[in-house]
Amino acid sequence: MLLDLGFIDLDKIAESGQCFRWEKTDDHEYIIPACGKTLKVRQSAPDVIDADCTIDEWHHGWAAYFDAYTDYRAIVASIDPKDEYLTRAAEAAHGIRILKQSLWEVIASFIISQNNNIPRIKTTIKRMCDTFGDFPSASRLTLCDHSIVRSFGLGYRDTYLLDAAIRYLCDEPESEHRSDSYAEARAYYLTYKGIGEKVADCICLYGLGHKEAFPIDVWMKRIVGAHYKGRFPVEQYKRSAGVLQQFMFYYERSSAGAERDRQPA
DNA sequence: GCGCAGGGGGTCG
DNA sequence: CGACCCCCTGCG
Repeated sequence: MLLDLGFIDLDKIAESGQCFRWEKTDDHEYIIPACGKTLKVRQSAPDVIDADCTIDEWHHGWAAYFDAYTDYRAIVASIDPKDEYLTRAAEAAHGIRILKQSLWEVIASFIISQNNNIPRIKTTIKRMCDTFGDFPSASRLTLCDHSIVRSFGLGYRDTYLLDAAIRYLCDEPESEHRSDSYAEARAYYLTYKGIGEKVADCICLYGLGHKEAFPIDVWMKRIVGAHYKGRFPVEQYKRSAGVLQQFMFYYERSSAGAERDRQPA
């Protein structure tokens, strides 16, 4: 089924560091596991994807996953034209959307991501999913033997993950926090052991869809230091700061990669 | 090819 | 502010 979203680039999303389980099957083609289902999807033209699902399946699941009801062109248009760096970043990152992944998967994935590199994050998550046949639920993890969890190679993060699973289960009736404000949700997740400000913001942004969340990692610290005198004007972009963060993160990393790969003259 | 530093989308004490 | 588990990468 062809879907013209007006703003989508699968390759860039796959490299944007917000999802760790997309499987590239061919040029511009991916198998995407989410919410217990999988979607085969291909970039068929700029801003257009070909999704292997029915219109019903799209509207009742995948549309929300791809954040299809948010106008990303409007977000780009709202960028201060005097901000040259952000303008360039948004142009380079054209097509990146903020995925709405399942809350528990986001919590677990970003706990694993701390002080870690993306290749290892992906392999450890894959080991987990291969063991259980899918991304393990919180209860599944709490019920299995600790040695199983050890075998995923998470290092010291495994106790954080198990603690989070227990907290998530105990608080489950409230833990969706769908109605909470960004500030409330952030404060709640900060009470988890192993979740600091950066991961809490990732959970708010990727798991709960709070677009004002602005996760600051080492890359963003560099960017904000170099281009914003150490402080990004989040208040100016209440409805989109997290999206812009994603644009800048992608832009900085891809240009750094291009720099590295450049052949010496 | 293989061993060996170095460092990684941070967080805790 | 230093330590942190362990894998991945790059270099010898």
